[in-house]
Amino acid sequence: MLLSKTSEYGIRAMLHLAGVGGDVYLPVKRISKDLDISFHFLTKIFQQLTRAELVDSYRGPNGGVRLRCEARSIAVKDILVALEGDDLFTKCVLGLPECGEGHPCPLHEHWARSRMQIETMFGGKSLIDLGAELRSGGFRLRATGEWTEPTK
Amino acid sequence: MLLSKTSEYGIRAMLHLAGVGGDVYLPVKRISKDLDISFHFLTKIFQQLTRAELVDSYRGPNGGVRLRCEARSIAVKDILVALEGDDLFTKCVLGLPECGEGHPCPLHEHWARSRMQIETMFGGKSLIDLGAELRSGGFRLRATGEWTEPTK
DNA sequence: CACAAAAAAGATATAAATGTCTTAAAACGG
DNA sequence: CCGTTTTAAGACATTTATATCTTTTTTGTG
Repeated sequence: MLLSKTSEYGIRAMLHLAGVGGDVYLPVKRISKDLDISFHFLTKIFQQLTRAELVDSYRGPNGGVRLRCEARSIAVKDILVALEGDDLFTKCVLGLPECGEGHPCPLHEHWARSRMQIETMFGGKSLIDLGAELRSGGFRLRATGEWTEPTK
Repeated sequence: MLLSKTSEYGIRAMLHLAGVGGDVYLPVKRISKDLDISFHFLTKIFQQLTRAELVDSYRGPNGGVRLRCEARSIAVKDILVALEGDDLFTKCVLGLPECGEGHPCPLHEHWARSRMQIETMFGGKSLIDLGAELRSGGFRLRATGEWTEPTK
């Protein structure tokens, strides 16, 4: 599989936040229900995203998480890097430590191109853009069942 | 990480076989030493590749594994599919089960392009071609240390 | 202040990937 | 037939990823 569950969940949750928009704090509980993701697991993921300063969190009633102002223009790539590091965008596809121009693996050149394309694809659109597309409809962030508009 | 250790090792080992070329059986022990990969783990991987009919195996003295004649023109993609299935080339990048034209995730369209590019990159070159490039020098399949030409 | 809501943090459980070890079966060479 | 080489197969150990549960801390409200 390309991405870990952590990344899949993290990206879906962040896109969900971007889709909801606004400055309101959304409880993780709510997000976990909206997207059908394990609440406790999602909590851990948001703790990472909070430490990475991609989201603000607030405790207590009316608390929750929201996209950090300074991070509204981030891309999916930034979520990935926060959750898993940048291995996908830097490392040799065959796992060879010093793979590079000097000692390339047989796939080095080919993979370099693919990698760049992947980086562009994950880095090309901002969460704002993706959130807007999400609101415009036709897109989906959960497995099955109909969409329930968050109440707050 | 993009690929599992199983895939990394499997691809490296298969490229090694392609680089050696010929009809000779190469013992897994030898390959594991050449590439610095755990012997027992590599054995398991070759058992999968044998069952997938990508390699022939032969027991006893002068035994080992070799590329199957019919599979000389396969690509790295075929190794990947044999070892991990085709999820990487078919599944939604966010893990959504019914992601498609009808109910696309926000990344569906973008990922479809990347995925195709990745498929082309893993499917573009045959093991024969890659083996020839390997023999022509300048390429590397192990982490460090100098290359030791297999004696048989 | 007491209570409830919510994130943070820690502990634990389960499953999957990775790695190692042992035994069995096949093939060959004396 | 016996010993060696090798793959095949199975058992086991370790680590990492995934998932769940409990406790603590913060915050708002009555």
